[in-house]
Amino acid sequence: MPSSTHTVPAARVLPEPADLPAPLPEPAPAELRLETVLGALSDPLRLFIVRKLLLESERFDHPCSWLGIDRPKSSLTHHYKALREAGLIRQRQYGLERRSHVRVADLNDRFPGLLDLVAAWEPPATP
Amino acid sequence: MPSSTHTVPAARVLPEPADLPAPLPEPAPAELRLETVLGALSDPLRLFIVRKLLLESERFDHPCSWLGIDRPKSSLTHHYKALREAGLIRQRQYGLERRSHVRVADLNDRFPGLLDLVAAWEPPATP
DNA sequence: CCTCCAGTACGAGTTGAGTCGAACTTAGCA
DNA sequence: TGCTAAGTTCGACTCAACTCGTACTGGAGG
Repeated sequence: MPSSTHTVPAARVLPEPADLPAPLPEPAPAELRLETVLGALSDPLRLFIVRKLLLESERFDHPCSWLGIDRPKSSLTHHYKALREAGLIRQRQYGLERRSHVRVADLNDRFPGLLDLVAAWEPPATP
Repeated sequence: MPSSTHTVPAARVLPEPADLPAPLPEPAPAELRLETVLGALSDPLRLFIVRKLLLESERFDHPCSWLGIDRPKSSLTHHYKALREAGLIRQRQYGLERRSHVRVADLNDRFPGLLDLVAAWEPPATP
């Protein structure tokens, strides 16, 4: 069992103040499809996004601009939407900002070990 | 290892000695890229191929026709080549047949847990 | 030699995804 | 009221990938 030692923090989810904005439309945990999730992660930029959200910010939602990716906003919107529709991230609207975090609990439950692979990934260069 | 408790018909044992045909060109273990591997597995047909090779025949090579997939030969060649170039399978030429098996050791070493996800996958329908 | 067969190679058609500019929407704030 | 900024939406372009028919190669067996 290679993925028995999880380096990814399990559901260290934030103490939700319960007045959070509702998440944007996303697939339910039972609807997550492995081939869709893998396809979403096959893009290096999206893999970078998920890994950064996973490693550096499990506790907080972060706006799209937080990642510091030098791409047009419309490109980032495209990738965030792809990640959300694949079920990898959850997005909430905070005023003008749309903050995202990885659905760690759902993904660990449905695809155990997957996030460990993402966390262990080494980006080839600066995307 | 998902198929460690797997009984295999002894009649289909291949000549194991060191006079195996050389594998077709494939990436070295250190060259395996997670995003490439995930992209190769994001196609349902390829995911089906890898899973079937993994679950039903990890010890033996199998010709392309063994899977019983109802697709044109040129399509199958396309997907087998994609899997080989991504580093997921190894292919050897036996006379007219080209037999394939999953690179279990390499993949478990480089991406531990990945093949468990493949083995646990449930295909949506008949591809 | 010739035929058969597994699989490849090549090319065309089609689709889908990534990239991005430009215009738009909306919240916060002066 | 109007400005600013975060992010979306739309459309267009490019390019890669999937599909598949057809022609081809190369070994096995007559």
